[in-house]
Amino acid sequence: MPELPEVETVRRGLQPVMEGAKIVKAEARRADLRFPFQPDFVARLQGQVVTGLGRRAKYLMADLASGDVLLMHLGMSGSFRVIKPNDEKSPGEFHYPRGKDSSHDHVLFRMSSGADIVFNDPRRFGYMKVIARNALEDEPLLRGLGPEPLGNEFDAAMLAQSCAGKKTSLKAALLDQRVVAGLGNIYVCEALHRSHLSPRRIAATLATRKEEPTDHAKRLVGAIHAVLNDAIKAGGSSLRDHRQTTGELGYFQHSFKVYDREGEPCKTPGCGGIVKRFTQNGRSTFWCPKCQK
DNA sequence: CCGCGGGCCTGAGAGC
DNA sequence: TGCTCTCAGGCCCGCG
Repeated sequence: MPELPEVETVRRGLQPVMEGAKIVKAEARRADLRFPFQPDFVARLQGQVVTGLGRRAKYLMADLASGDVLLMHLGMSGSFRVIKPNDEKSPGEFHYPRGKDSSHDHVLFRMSSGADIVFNDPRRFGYMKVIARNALEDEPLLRGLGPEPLGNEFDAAMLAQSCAGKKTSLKAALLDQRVVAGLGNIYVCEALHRSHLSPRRIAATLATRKEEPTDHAKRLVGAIHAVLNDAIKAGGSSLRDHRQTTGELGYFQHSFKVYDREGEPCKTPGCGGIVKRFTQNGRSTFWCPKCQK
């Protein structure tokens, strides 16, 4: 599922039941997700109070009173479900109401707030890892991540600078988490469309010879801000796996202008073009050749 | 160093 | 109905 808006939606759903609550019981129901769980994974979580729940790029980060941080990534198909205190369950074991794909419920947390939190991930590209907060900057998973696209330091000058000298396509550059951290295939397609820039454009063309931000870079940054904020407001995009923590679908997929709309009319007012699809770096790109140059 | 393609997994949908 | 094939929101790794 998860690009930045989906992960942020999940964070906002988990925050009320995690922050300030203790992880009374934790359970990993298999030996691995994308990677094997650490041998002390459960031990470092149980009994810990979650002092804060943050997000960095597509990672959720739960701060623990012990000084550890629980890093969580949803991969392609991960989702969290919150089961409220009054739902059916017993104190000792996880007897929560099972969904039909409960065989993919891999990690369970029982919180002192009374809620159970269930992590489900059919494809198991997701992962969790506990690390010491004072070792965050050495963490390989986080090292090299570029700026937060909704953060203050991400602006046209910085984007143009990061793209300077890049011979790859603008599409590939925006998917590179070292350039900007949190975009994925959907929101890159949508941001390029909103800024009327072709996904085939060479990334370096965003930078001028003077290395100053061009109008193109400004347009692109504005489009990235807008599409991410709109998608967060909509609870993310649900194509197949993404759910809000309540189980509700996100609904930003209804606002896609190009993604998954091959052969349909471009939604840019007055454009009249047809959305096309082609493959770049092994992934589908959706765009309108008429209004994206 | 850079850019690209393969691979990791399972499930949904299309086509036969 | 059921089989086979393709494709999917991410990211790491190895190759040239």
